[in-house]
Amino acid sequence: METPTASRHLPADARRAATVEAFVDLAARTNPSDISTTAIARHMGVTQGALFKHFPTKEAILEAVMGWVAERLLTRVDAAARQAASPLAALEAVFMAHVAFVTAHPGVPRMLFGELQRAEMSGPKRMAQTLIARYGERVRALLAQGKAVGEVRSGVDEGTAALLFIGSVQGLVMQSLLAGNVGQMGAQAPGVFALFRDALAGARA
Amino acid sequence: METPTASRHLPADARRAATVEAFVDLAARTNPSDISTTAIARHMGVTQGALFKHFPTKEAILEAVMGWVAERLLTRVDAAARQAASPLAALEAVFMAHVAFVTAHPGVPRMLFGELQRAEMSGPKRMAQTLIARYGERVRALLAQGKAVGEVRSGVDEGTAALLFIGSVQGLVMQSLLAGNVGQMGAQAPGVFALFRDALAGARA
DNA sequence: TTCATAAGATAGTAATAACTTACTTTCTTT
DNA sequence: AAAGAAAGTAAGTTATTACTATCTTATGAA
Repeated sequence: METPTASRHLPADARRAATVEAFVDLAARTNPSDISTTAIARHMGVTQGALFKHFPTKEAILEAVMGWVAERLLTRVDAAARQAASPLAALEAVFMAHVAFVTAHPGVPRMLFGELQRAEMSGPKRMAQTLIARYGERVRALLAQGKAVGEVRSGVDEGTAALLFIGSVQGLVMQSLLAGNVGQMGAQAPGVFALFRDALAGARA
Repeated sequence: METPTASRHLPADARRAATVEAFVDLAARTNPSDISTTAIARHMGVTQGALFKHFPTKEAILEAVMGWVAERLLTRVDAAARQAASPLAALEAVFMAHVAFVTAHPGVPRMLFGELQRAEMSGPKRMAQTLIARYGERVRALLAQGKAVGEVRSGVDEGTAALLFIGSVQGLVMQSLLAGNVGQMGAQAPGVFALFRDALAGARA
């Protein structure tokens, strides 16, 4: 039987996973670009130098974190979409799943945004780009299905609507940063999505 | 007549202004939290130590930058709103003015977002908060006027719509970061606003 | 023209960053 | 039980950070 309490010595895989979780944890409270390797190590009860037994560089840690985020977020979003009855219902489920993910891990959007605005093309930045690109593809596909079914009027451009979709999550994040209260996102999300849905079905040819 | 070329010695006011502009300039290409005082000084052709003749601390520089942003953005936005014929036209003018401002100074939203996600309550963070709060107030006021005039249906919640309004700008910014092309924001903006407007006038009671 | 002062240069400081080296402890396997 | 590998520690390295102390030069008014 495996002891659930983390022993001092961990196998490399477990240590790498713990490192990623420590970073995501810290990012919920701190500006991700201000998180030092010392802070990561201290948060997981290990010496700073120990990290470099498992990662060649700090950037490699960030890459692992981005991989963790991409896998978990896309998995949840796909699961939410699968269970929905119609394209529009799928969009709503994706929206709520996205918001729930961000509520559980408030550091994630900060990380993504921070990496995107980086000037030089780093490994983590590339991973952030492909994550958002893949996410956008899924949203656009659902919008196209919605048009085919008649839930979304044909005049709507999928790229523009996907931009508004992602932007509305960004708006929720910004609002929660302003209020200093992550929990309110869940309460505001349904209203925001309802307004977004009105844009898809609304007036104008 | 004033020489437009910056001489080696500048009066304190001009040097402070030049410092702010240098920071905004650098922020267009670099993650703002990675901008060092050395980088600022080098970009304006002056020694690093010289900055501290005019600012007591680096945080004071950031505060000055935030002040610069708040004044310029709100001024432009108010001017745009004043010239419009109707509340909805004012909202569109504000949207376009905002996008134009961000296009001219791409580092600004990165700065705002970066300050907001800072954990401790610093001077610059407080200024970012009040800037966005004041901006949101203006948008909500225009939405209320739109409802009074009948341009916006009464079922729309102003807070939710303002969130979507600001979020849509965030979405444009994120999209331009993805593409690495700031200029495309201006091209995409009208379509995004049109979709937002459809939500205000659209279906559903 | 002189001269006080504001502005800048030079060359520091201590603190902290990421990363490394040399050594020690724990685990696994035979 | 012993040995080798894996994981971790402690104490360094160099580079960079924000900030400062001292000295020099340009500017503007008397």
